[in-house]
Amino acid sequence: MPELIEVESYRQAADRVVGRTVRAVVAPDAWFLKGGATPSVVTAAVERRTVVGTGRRGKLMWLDLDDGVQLGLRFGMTGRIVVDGFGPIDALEYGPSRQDPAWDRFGLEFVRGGRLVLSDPRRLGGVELDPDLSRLGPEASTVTRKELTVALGSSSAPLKAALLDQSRLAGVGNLIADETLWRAGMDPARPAGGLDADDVAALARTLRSTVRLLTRRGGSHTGDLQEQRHRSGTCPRCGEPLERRTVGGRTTYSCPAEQG
DNA sequence: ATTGTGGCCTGCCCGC
DNA sequence: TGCGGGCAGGCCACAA
Repeated sequence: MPELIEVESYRQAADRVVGRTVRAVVAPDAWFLKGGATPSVVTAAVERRTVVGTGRRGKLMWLDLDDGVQLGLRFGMTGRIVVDGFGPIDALEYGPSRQDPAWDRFGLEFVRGGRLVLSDPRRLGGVELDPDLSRLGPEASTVTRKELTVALGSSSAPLKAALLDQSRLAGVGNLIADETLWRAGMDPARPAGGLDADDVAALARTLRSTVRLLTRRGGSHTGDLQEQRHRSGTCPRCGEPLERRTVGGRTTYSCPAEQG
């Protein structure tokens, strides 16, 4: 699913449309528009505007328009971006591998040709004008020890739940969370606020290095733990059967021997 | 305020 | 072969 790694590749793909002027907004699915927006409102705000830049924080990306409006794009679990017919990612983990125009939930057509399309079979993503960036925590791929200390605070919530909370830390989804905690040797269910300073520093380092590694390998689904994410999976390091449970409301795999 | 839960959405896979 | 239930998880509303 699109975690920050995939969304960053979407943002880079969207860089192709910087400098282009929007000829038409295609919004066939009003439900996909969030924050009270309607097709006519989005059309009025975006048509005839020129894209002057792109940005991303966590799993949210946006297009900067020349009137200062930001067009926010969210991808949920199965959302993909296609620019001029090409998508940086062909098939998402847990998503269908085929294409279907019926899944095009939103699009921009440009004056001199070309288009940007958001395809999302399960409709868990969305489009929003001027998304509230202040609701997002610091970017996970570059998180510092100090930022993570603040993010975890003295919370009694499970450590994994804190990592998944986009207002604490932006960009981590279920797969990066499990892979990172496995690499750090930390129990996903331990209280987030229970880490000492050394633990927090180690976790911040592991977060950054895990995102870097998975980016190099090609996505959030390329972790070592991922191939054992099934009911009879074993720890890739020690061979112990993995534990499968729900933590933070999400299916969680961990090694009971190494992540105590 | 913080934490936990359920529901949204729908394609796909498994077992009957 | 067709069918139905369960599953996947990002995000949000809501409850305690």
